[in-house]
Amino acid sequence: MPSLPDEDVREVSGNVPSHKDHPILASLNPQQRAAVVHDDRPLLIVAGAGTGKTKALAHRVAWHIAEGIDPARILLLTFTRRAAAEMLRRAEALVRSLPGTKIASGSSGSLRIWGGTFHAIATRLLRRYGQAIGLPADFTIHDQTDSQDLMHAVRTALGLAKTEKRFPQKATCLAIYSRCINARETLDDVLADRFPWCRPWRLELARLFDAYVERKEKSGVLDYDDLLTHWLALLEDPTAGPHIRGLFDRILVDEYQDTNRLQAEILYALSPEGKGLTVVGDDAQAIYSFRGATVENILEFPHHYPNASVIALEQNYRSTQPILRAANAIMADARRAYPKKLWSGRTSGQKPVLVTCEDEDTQAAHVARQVLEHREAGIALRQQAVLFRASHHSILLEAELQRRDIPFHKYGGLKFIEMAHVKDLLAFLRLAENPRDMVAGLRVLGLLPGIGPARANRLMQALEDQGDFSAWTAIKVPQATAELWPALVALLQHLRGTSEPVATQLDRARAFYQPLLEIAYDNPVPRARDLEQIVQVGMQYADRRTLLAELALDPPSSTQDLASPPRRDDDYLVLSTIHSAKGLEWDVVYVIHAADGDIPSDMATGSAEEIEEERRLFYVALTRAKRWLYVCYPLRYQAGHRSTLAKPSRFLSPTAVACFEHLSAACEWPGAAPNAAEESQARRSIREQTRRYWQ
DNA sequence: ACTAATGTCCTTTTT
DNA sequence: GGACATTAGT
Repeated sequence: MPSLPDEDVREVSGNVPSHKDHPILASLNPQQRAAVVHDDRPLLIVAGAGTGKTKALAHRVAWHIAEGIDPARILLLTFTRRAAAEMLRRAEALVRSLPGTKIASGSSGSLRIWGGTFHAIATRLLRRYGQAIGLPADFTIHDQTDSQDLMHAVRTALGLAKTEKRFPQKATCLAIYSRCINARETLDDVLADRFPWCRPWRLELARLFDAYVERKEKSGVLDYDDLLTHWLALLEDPTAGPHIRGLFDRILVDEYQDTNRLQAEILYALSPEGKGLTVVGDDAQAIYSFRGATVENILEFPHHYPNASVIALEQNYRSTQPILRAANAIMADARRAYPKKLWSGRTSGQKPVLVTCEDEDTQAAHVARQVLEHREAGIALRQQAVLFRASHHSILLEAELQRRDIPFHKYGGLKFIEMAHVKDLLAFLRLAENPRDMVAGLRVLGLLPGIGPARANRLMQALEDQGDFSAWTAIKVPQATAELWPALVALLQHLRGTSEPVATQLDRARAFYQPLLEIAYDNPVPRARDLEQIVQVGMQYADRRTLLAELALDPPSSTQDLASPPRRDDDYLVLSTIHSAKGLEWDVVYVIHAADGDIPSDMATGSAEEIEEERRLFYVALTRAKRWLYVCYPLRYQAGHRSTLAKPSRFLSPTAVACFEHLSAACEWPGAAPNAAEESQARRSIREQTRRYWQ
């Protein structure tokens, strides 16, 4: 008797009665349907780019609820909060559309699903159950910059800052530390594989990390890595562990290819048998190994859970076939663990265009012009996106867009929240929230004239010994500090005890900080405006603790999200790093700076693995496009008064290039655009005339 | 002890 | 070209 593929058997004879006509399943293809109705055994969905992965996941959530699972017992782990919100929105719409379904909903009307990033969920759980493993209730969270600052403080305290040969920088130290934690690798392995130049410092680094961990504990702070390790510790705790495991009937994980070892261990601990566990991912889109992520998690899933099923989604609903062909050509040389043959039903469509630009200015001008052309043709700005490898790649384009009055939002790169003056303001609140938070304290104290690192450290020690800000009322401070000192102590004492709205608290801190800002920076006006924005942002949060945690875990990703009032109907062009474009799609996509050295980045060509990740990054960029795709690179780069020649990305192999139409963009010229032949003729005649002088 | 100034390294992606 | 570390000066 011929055997049928597992999925088919299960669909017919599974524990769910015939549901071909079920409204949740109506719009799904057979593979998606199999994934949605799969029972509570572990499931891996291998979903290629644009194959309706979000749709499948949202439908599966809705399906669970229709099955009678309590939404509050569903855990949905995503890569960004934005992704979680989108997924929940879709699931909720589906559930509401079901006749006779009433949703157990909170006052906000939304499903009470546990949705968010690993880090956000960890925070929620640790706030609620952290005391089981001895975590203080008022812990504060360090973002990457804070963690680096603390690493720096500890490094200085240990005397490692002034060694004969130069000790690794704070950022490097943190990167090594974080790699050990997230990838679960020993210091020796990490040093050997990724930081060979730091190997002579192995012993000092070990000492530094010990002190760093101890300092974090004393300060009552958690860094990003701690959120994960403490979640895992909670699960391994004999009393808390079973309780946490008992909270969830279904666990769904998006973007599984970009999770790291530590996150996989959390899942193992959360669901040892894989009961109710669904993970979705695409090994061809793994682009976060620099953060410790590994595709091994996907590859090992079926081995770790022997009764796991694997379902592949291969029909692409996003892109036209010509775009898909180009993207597939880029990936043709890559090793693929789960071979997928993506195909599209949309066979017609314009060939993607490879645009060779004279220089960077030409590239910016060309993209701006093309964007307007598409808008004229009826494609809104919001349906168009410009993607690039590094944040600074868009600077020239931003200027050009500003000049032409084209509105845009930029995602990725330096965040609003990372700017020095914003961090300053928030440090006041964080210190009030947790007086032991040394990084926040040193930051606040350092703002005052007359206080440098040495005195700030002593003041923090005094504060730690006494436990509250009254430790600072009697202390003697330098002449230069004396004037402001009482006001600072009063401010902190007030903030510490108050329960007034967090926006009011921010405003008090701002009032104190304003004069200091004017002294410290030569452009205080725009910075002061930023601070007012932060006060506005504060209105959206229930309390100080929530504000601080949310801003540390999921800061507003677009500067413009904050800078302009939320007018939903605004039309704007999207500018984004490729990393931040993950999971999104647009009608028109422009990939700029597709020159070798930018894609792949020169910073990431050290090993074959790194280069492969850059290839996948390029693939992710191309597969964001639905209907039009432009890949641009400048021929000349201006470096000082010298210009260097660039080559197109090495990923644009002859086979790949054949999938593109070709276009040369020259300097923009009023009137007729000069074509290549005309121009070379003009230059030939100049050359001939010049030569007469010496012939 | 703190601030200002000069010299040297690194230059990416993000929870 | 900007961050960072060390050095000299107040």
